[in-house]
Amino acid sequence: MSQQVGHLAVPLPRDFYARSALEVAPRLLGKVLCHRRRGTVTSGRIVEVEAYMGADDPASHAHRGMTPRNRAMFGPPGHAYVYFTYGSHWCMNVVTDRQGVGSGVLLRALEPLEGIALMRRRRGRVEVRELASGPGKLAEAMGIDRGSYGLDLTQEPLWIQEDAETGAAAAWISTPRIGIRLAAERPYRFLVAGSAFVSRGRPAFPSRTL
DNA sequence: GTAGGGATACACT
DNA sequence: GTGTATCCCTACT
Repeated sequence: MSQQVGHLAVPLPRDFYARSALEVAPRLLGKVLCHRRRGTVTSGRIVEVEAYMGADDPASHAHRGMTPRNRAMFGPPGHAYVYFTYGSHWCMNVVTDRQGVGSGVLLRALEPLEGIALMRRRRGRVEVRELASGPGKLAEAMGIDRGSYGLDLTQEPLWIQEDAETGAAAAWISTPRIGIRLAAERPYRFLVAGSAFVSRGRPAFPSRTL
């Protein structure tokens, strides 16, 4: 509860994001997403992500080229692409690769670390495990919405940093992406093996998932 | 399993 | 301009 992890902002450098979404995605696992709003920091360990490629990925918003909505995806790496969907939910992506490619990584689930009381206020009275166990829940718990569109993740108020505690890279597994029809067979979803905080309820283990 | 919600993109006048 | 199919979801039954 009294952790100080997110208060000392040491954001990952832009280089981290300036490569393929398939390289960035697994490397985001175990990193910590932080958001400071009105002086209060909420943060959580990233435990589930999905890679979305550019023009050659039919499931990506970037597939049919740049539009007013997906503009940020085609901008420089290390920025936030936030979109609204299903009439009620915000989802956050991290822009990857070179400017103009239009690829990114969807943040799908966090293990809450700091600001859990605030996350609860935003989400309603739910189990910690369910505060951010899905892309819409994650955005709601972290206070991410249209105001976060295009923010530079290498600085406050929204950034990603190393986990001061675990440090080491997390063991991960990959599975097909969720909630898409096209290119559904591609194993572009990455999870921290055995994490209880991923979406779809159950912890996933390599033996049962692959 | 499915209701709900609203923005978006694209086909058409 | 209008019509409508779709959507990287969640919460509920």
